[in-house]
Amino acid sequence: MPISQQGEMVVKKQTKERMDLQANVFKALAHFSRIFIVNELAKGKKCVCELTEMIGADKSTVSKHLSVLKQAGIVSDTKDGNKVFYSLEVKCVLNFISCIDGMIEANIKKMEIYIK
Amino acid sequence: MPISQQGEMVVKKQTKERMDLQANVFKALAHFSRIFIVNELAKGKKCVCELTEMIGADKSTVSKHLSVLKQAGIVSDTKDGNKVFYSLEVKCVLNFISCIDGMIEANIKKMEIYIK
DNA sequence: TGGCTAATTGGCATTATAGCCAACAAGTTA
DNA sequence: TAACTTGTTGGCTATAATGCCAATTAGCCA
Repeated sequence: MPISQQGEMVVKKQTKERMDLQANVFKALAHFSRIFIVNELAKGKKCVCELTEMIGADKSTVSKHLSVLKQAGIVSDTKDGNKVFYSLEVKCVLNFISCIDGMIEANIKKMEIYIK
Repeated sequence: MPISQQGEMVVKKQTKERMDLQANVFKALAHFSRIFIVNELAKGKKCVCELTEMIGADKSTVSKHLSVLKQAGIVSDTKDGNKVFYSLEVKCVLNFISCIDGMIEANIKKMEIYIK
């Protein structure tokens, strides 16, 4: 995409395509509701109705969030009766969340010191 | 935790605020250029001009990408002469990228089988 | 069958993001 | 000093994401 008139991009096309796919995974997780869903599914599979009640948004909204996560390959779904259950597929998301949570915690402490 | 009449969220305010901060970190990484930058900074600190040449976008664009990463706490910057050097602060990003890259690889292989 | 629950999809308005250029600030060099 | 390099910020347009409602599909049960 970023090919300017002056200087053409030095990044290989293959590299860019792969990083675009990686960016899509980050994008899929870049929302409160979807991080919440990942945390809930880490405890076990849940249907859309359960997640909808917890999040408190319209069920169409939650369904779309789940669709984003599924598209990215982070969750999978199975039908059971008239319910659809979602499961967490990529567990390493949890490791990363706990890592950045540690960073956030450290930054908050740093802020507190700065205020004092 | 009970649900209120107009479908108010059942998630604790504290939980939501923390997950919003986590989402901001994901959002900061949800772009090709910023993932590229993280990969480059993993090799060592680089100035804006170097990254700009590699990416091939306007320097203002790259500067803004770096600003997003800095705001999220993923990189830091130091001035040296009239150059500004950026460094990677949160190394666990690299672990997560390699994890999702494995997932992408697996999905590509799955696709190939599906086509056959 | 009809009525109910569960979930998805389309449409639409609102908001956020991306990237360019222009302007500016700060450091360097002649 | 002026000219140049480096980087940031503001303004602008184009594109993407969000979340609601409405309509639809699918399964369940009386």
